[in-house]
Amino acid sequence: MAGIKDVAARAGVSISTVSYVMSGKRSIKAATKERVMQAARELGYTPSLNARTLRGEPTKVLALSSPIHDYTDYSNYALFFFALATRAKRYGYDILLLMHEYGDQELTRVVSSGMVDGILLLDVLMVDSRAEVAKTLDVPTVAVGYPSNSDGVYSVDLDFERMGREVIEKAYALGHRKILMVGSTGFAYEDGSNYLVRCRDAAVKRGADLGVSVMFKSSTGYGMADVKLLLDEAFSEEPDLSMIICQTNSAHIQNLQVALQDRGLRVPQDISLMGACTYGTAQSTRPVDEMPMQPSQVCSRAVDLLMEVLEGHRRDVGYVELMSPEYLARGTMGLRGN
Amino acid sequence: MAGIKDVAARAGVSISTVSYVMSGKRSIKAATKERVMQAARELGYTPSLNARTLRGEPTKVLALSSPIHDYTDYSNYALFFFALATRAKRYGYDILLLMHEYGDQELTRVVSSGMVDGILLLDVLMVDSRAEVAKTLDVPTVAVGYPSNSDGVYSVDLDFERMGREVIEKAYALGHRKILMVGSTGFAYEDGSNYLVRCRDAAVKRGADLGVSVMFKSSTGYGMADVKLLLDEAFSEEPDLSMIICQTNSAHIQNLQVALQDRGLRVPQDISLMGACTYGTAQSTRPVDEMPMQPSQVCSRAVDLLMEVLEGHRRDVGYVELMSPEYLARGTMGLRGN
DNA sequence: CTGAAAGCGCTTACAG
DNA sequence: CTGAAAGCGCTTACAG
Repeated sequence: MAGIKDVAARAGVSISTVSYVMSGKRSIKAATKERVMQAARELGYTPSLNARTLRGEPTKVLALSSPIHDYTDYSNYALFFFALATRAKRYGYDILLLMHEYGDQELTRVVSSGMVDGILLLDVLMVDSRAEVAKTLDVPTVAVGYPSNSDGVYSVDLDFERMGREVIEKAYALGHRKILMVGSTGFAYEDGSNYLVRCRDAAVKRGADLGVSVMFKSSTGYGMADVKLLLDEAFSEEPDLSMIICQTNSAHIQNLQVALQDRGLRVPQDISLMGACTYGTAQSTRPVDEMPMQPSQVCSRAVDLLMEVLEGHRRDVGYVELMSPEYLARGTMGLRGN
Repeated sequence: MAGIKDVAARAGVSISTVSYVMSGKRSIKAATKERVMQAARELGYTPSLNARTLRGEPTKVLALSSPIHDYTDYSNYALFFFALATRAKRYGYDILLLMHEYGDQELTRVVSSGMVDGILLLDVLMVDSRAEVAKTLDVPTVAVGYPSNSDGVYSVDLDFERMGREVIEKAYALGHRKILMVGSTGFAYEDGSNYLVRCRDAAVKRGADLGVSVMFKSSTGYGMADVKLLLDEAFSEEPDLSMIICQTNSAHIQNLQVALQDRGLRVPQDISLMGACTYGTAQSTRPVDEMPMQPSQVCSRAVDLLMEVLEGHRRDVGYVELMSPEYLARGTMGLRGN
């Protein structure tokens, strides 16, 4: 590893001259400059980031806190990672990946040891302890998600409460009055996974306002057996269901469609079907109407916001920005049959 | 951010004493030690990693080079990330995520600026330029994959050539003589994605040896329309196909099963079906026989190997370790019908 | 136009 | 049992 001394020796100048040539912060005689550049090139010299950081310069690294819960849908994680990493790179930032169950100490560790300039939070809970920890840290935090204890962080997310309301309004307009909402698996709701809970609760509340009954059932699994069992239970409790909303994924919805067919129910003539909080079903054999997560848009905005803060353009911690959800029609929502 | 000076002042000792208390490299009088610990706790002191690194200590960070190609199957990336991050953490290492199209400069940059102690390569090509770059860098590289220019790196992977051979041997034993192999989408094969190519080529070669015809077709997409078109072409070229091998994913295989059913073909009575290089279809409506990638096992071993190198226990760059693939039976492989 | 030197926050050989 | 000081590789105010 060539250091600044090596370059200086080779070019026959002082180390400060090398430094100034590299940074361009001082005008250097063309000839000298050229000698230095040449030496640096020959030695493959890159200034040590650690030495720079020690002097107080930014590390140009962002911590990405990605909790892993039993209900985490790995298959979609990469979309967020990619969106975040790509956007961050545009600003010259790298991503330090923290995959953990509960990330409080992890965050404290990487910040207090000076490894990162800022923090991105993924998979936020309704009450997220990381948002508390963030208050004690001296780098800004942007949550990709909207915790209710949002006062110590910046938050960017889709407006999942609005999504919940709009799903029900759509259903109502089509004449549906008895709706089944199929939730994700595991302890997502008990833990308080923020978007699932917000969307569900807003849907249930809007249903109550409009006189639409919304029966919620979380999934025990996405396999065929789980799906059938859930449908058996739901229809025995409420035989007049005319619509199903899924907060699940492509594979589950696929299975659900087969299970409905097995029951002799046609979509959308006999029963309407849509996804909410899904990650896209367009690739599926039978895509469904959906209001998807929009990782790319949300993540880009999250990084942009963090940059605004890091560049000193804003200091309004607690700021929350909610983006509008989108409705994608695929023909699986219809008027209530009879 | 409290520094070592603050702690020293608060405890009324010199900074070297604080350092020795933190590291435990010198015996300190119990009372002094306690005062220092107390002060450190009160100030929330964590030694600066940058200062340490500057003195030549390891950064405890590993670079993870994750190329993004047009054919990259995002949905499975997270599995590798998670397996790698989890294993690395066990050794106290964090992961610096590099998501890029071609990562040569990225690797040079993070290494020469002193950000990482080692490198992990994902999604390796048959001839991977990153393996060339690795030779010029002074930290070790472990490829999760097996490039043919493996002399500058350590390689860990499933034995995909063996997988290709075993798939054909299995088919042969069941009487199949005309086989369709459905490949991944995009430029995966042109680019030379190492495992896809190795598995396919070994299968074709073994087929030639045994007198089994293996027709290979890469996918134009995983949607229903693509699948049907591919089947139309394949059957018109070879009406006697009795088996299909898929180097694709769950969603594609799902669609394929529907398409076969539409053609009036039963699995496995009329046609046998299996996946190779897949990421698991157990969750699917109709799981298939498969020889899957095994991210968790391969990634764990890759990290272990990198640690062996970093700890100085081995210095045999170019070492290649291939793990045995596994066969998972789900009842979609049968004797050739007639 | 360029250089000598202080200092960032640590660790560790040297001294007592 | 503990402290003063050198040095890791940089940047930048100070000097010429």
